[in-house]
Amino acid sequence: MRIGELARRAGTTTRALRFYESQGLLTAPRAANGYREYGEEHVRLVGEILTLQAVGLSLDDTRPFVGCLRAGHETGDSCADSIEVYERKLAEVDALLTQLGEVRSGLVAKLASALARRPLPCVVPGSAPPPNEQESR
Amino acid sequence: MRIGELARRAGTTTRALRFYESQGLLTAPRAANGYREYGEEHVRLVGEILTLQAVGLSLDDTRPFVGCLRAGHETGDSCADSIEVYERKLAEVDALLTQLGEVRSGLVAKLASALARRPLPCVVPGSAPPPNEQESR
DNA sequence: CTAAGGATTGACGTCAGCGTCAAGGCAACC
DNA sequence: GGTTGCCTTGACGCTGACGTCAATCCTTAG
Repeated sequence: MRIGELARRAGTTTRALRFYESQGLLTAPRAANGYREYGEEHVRLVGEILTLQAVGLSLDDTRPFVGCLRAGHETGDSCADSIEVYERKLAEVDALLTQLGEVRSGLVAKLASALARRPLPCVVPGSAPPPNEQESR
Repeated sequence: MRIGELARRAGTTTRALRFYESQGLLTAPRAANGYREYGEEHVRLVGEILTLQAVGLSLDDTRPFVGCLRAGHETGDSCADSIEVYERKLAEVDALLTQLGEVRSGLVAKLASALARRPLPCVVPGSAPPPNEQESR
C-alpha cells in the first residue's frame, strides 16, 4: 500500500509519516516510480508510535520500541530499553503531577486572598496588546 | 535605575525585560541618551509578572494584572479581569491534572503488561537517529 | 587615549511535531 | 487529451518566551 492508505488506516497524515521517516522511525522500499511501498507491519508500527504518543511519550522516546519491533518482537515493549522508557516517563509524569499540584495550590491561595481582600473587585477598561513595535511574531 | 539593575533586582534578564516591553507589559521613559529609566514600581511590576508565571500563567495572562497595577491598585489581582484569569487558569490546571492522571494510568498499565509478558526482557543494540536526510533540526 | 562595562536595535535560533504551500511527476478514467 | 487524484521533494510557518549574536553607542575610570 502507499502512503495515503497507510495514513488513513493508521489514523494519521501523510505529512506525519514522512516526518517519521525523516526521523528514522519508518523506512519503506520504493516502487519503480518512486512511491513508498508499505505492508501490514507498517500499519502496526505506526499504530504503536501513535499509541505511545498518546500515553505521553515523545517521538524520540518511541525509538526503542520501533527498534524492538524491527528486531522481530511481537510487541514494541518486549525489550529492556522500552521498559526503561516506561519507567523514566512514569517518573517524569509523577514529577509533573507534583509540580502541577503545587501550581494549583499557589493559584488557589492567590485566588482566595484576592477574594478575601475585595468581595467586589473593580473593573479596568482593558489592555490590548499594542501595534507590536517589531519583535514580530 | 537602568535595565541591567532592574533585571538583577527582579531576578531576570535584560532580554526578558525588553521582550516584556515589546509585548506592551512594561513601559519606561527614556533618558537623554536613550537608556530606559525605571523606578521602584517597576521592580514590583516585574516581580508580579514573574510570580504569576511561576504559578503557571502565560505572559498574555498577566496583562490584566499589569493593567490593574497601572490603574493604581496595590496588588495586580484587585481587578475583576485578574480574578477571572485565576479562575480560568485553575480550571485549565484541573483539566491538565485529570488528563495527566489518565496518561499515568495508561503508562502504568502498559508497564505492567509488559513486565507480565517478559520477566526478563531482551536487549537490542540501539537505534541512533540516522544522518538526518534533510528535514534538518 | 583607551579599555571596560553597560546600553541600544535588529535579527535569527531554540524546542516538537507536524501543517501548509508550491511545483511538478505518475496513473487511471472519460 | 484533459481532468482528477495521489505521489514526490523542498521550504517556510506555527507556538512561547526568550537566548544569542552582531554592530554600534554612551559613560566612566585609569
